[in-house]
Amino acid sequence: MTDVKQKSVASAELLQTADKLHSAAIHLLRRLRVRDRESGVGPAQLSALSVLVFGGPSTLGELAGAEHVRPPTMSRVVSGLTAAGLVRREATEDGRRVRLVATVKGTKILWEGRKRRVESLANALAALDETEQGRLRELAELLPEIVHKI
Amino acid sequence: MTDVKQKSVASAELLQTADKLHSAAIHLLRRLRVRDRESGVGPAQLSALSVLVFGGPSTLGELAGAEHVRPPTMSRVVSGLTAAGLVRREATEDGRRVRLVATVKGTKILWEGRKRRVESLANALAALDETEQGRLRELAELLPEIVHKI
DNA sequence: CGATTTAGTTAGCATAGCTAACTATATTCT
DNA sequence: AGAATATAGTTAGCTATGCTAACTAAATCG
Repeated sequence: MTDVKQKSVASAELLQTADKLHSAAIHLLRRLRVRDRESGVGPAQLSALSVLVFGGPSTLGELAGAEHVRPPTMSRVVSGLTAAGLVRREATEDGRRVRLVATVKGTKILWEGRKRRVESLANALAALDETEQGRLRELAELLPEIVHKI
Repeated sequence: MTDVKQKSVASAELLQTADKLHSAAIHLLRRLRVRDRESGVGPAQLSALSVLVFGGPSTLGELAGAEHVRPPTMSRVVSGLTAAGLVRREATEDGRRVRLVATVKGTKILWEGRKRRVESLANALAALDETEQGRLRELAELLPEIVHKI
């Protein structure tokens, strides 16, 4: 019988793993932020933009949900993106909703920024041996699922 | 002028892995930030505090280096921490340097905050099967090394 | 048709990044 | 020794991003 207890029953070992993941995530992003700045677009803007580029158009509420931020926060992030000509606001049938669409410029900027950012990480990954690289690929698959469960 | 362009030797596969890691790191932290707020101490403050608690006293410059932020940024983070009574500034032999020490209260707060934050993550991890948990533990070890190499 | 719900914005606050410019102390060099 | 330089931190001021509360406008419900 698989005992499914979800409360605070995490073992010390799991806590330690979680702690390391958390710490690594913080420092990973701090490092990559340096490269992000080169694009002149903030990290929150880039992240939101990537949702639109890879996931297609969406409303502000959906975007806020996808990015786990509140609507007012996303509203301002989008304002920055539209001011920079990276995103376009379009009317929808429902007059309350806005459809947000990445512009050509936005798509281009995102790919460039993403490339720089991710290359830094990929280069670091390249310094690892084959076994480690393989395990890391598994982690990259696993991590989004975990995040989803938090 | 400072063109620090890195060589793009990374394979497409590594780029994809890097991309996923990056995205997962962003969303991981966004989720956990919710719990961080319960402590009334910002994430940057908690992270800096944890360096002092787990790594022992250090100077402001060292702390900024450890956290990958600039001295003025860390100066303000530390101001917040001292104002909250979580960190103490001590004089050193070198009159320019300050020794930063976590107070008892700071240590206590950190452990409580860290517990909440990490438990959320650990609970998500607990939903994975044994094999995945094992792999994740290995990867949690690996990640800090990668971050160090970026 | 009025009341309520829903989507988004605006206003105002706090944290946290950064650079530039400043102070104070140490060190180095003539 | 004293001047010049280097180093450690702080202060000031900008931007970006989080949040809640309060508002507007549109859709829906009774």
